[in-house]
Amino acid sequence: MAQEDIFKKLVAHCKEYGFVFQSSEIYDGLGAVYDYGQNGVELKNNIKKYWWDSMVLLHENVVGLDSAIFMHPTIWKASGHVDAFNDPLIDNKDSKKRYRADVLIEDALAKIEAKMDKEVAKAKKRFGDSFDEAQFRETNPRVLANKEKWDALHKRFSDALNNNSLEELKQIIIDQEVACPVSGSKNWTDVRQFNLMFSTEMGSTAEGANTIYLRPETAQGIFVNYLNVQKTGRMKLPFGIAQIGKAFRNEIVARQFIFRMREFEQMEMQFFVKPGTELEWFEKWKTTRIAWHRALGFGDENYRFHEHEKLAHYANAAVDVEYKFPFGFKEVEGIHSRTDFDLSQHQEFSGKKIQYFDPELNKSYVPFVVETSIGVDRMFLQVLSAAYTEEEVENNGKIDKRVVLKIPAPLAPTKLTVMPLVKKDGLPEIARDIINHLKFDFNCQYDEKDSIGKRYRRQDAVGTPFCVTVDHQSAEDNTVTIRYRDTMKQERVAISDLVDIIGKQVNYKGLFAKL
RNA sequence: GCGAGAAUAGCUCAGUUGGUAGAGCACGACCUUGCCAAGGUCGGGGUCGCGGGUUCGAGUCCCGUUUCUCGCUCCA
Repeated sequence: MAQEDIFKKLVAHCKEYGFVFQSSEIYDGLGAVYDYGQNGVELKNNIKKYWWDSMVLLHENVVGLDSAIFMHPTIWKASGHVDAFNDPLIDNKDSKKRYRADVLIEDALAKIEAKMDKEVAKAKKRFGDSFDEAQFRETNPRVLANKEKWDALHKRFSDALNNNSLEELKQIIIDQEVACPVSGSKNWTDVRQFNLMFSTEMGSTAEGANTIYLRPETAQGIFVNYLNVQKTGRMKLPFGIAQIGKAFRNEIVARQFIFRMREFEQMEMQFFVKPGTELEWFEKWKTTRIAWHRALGFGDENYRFHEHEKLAHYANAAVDVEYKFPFGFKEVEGIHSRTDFDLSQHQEFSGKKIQYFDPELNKSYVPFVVETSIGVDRMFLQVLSAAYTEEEVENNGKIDKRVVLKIPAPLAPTKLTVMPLVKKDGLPEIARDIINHLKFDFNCQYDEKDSIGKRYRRQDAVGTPFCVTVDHQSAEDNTVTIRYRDTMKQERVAISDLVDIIGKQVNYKGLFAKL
């Protein structure tokens, strides 16, 4: 079966079995916003716990934080998001290609520069060693003509940007006769601004209201609390701050189900280190994080690192952890060496000294930061993509099909479903009794409807790793059969042993042992 | 945002040249069976995505719109 078909089925499965619903569905939905259903929320919480514990419990120098979604607006100026998230875009009507209007104009400027350079190069060749480039540039009429053009265009461009005039940007593109590299046509749409940050107003009166942004990443909440945590926690470098929280981006195109949403959740850890040691830590966290993914047992070959060639303005090394989704290898997690960019920016914009006094060196400096940032929703989709299995099952010579979510037991929404073989002869009461004893340890369900085989299949479809069946023998000797999801094998065990048998499998320790 | 396609019950879908909305599965009750789904009886559930238009009459034709899918684009 084609991988795309698998993905379609997975999306349908998510809805049918209460994992993911479209937001506001009865009102025709809200684009690229999704809700997690009764099974989805359990899986999501378990994924978050796996991450949180692996960071905060397993590392004594990593502590948690829960910062607010609303933050001082200047934070987003300092972080660069106000500028970076306000791109003027323009479409070519013939090729349907979209470009950043400012980039097109910068290209036009670069072309003029190239013309000047060409003149210079020609002259240099002609005059050899005696050539005075600076003088040539100041006197050559052809260079000067281009220089004039360049200056005029550059001024126009800067003015347009400063005045935030989208009409002027378009006019420049028309006047410069910029052609689409693909179609060669000059048939352009209007320039439109896409602000990728959501905003709202804080303050009750219109005059006193401030524009507040919904955070587009959780990282800044950590950076602005660096001093608080470092001082009150008496933290010594190197140390990390971990946070799980919602972030919001007004994506132009949000696609592929929960892979790219407008409201999403991040699990981020910012690790503060001594300058110069950041690349060492970058490598260490790469190793730690890939091990965390691989511990789930979905196959090492389905993960890979993707090194960034073009680095963001704040980074000096960056890598993605990619997983082989049904629609190809896609980013699940990013690991970035963010240098001292963020803390330095906040130091500058806030006017507060954000530094660490290093007792060994007997001096203060702005720490460097290595970030690990993973999307909860992407991780959720990754787990389901890996777990979704269609199997052919042979039973008494008959070939049957089953859909099973092979979710690792610690992450499974329901750990155990207890079912009476028949709903009479006191079997339901025994089943209820078992649940009452186990429900404080595991997420349990009860099911007595339909044939036993049908009930097993229903549990397979939501990834329940264990089914316990109460039969007539149970009433006599306090044993039950336990049925395993992946192998479909059954064993007869004492009711009193259930807590140990299941407990061993669903405990996160099993995963942590592989880290 | 552009282009193409789609939207009918919880799910998968049928619905003739326009004439009062169907099936299977699922769901609920009862009966039967009892260790790997699809036995019986009865029952609940749809203003056919939404809004206009054409028509005596629209699930069906036309326009708009929303959402989804695919491609382009974007992804600090």
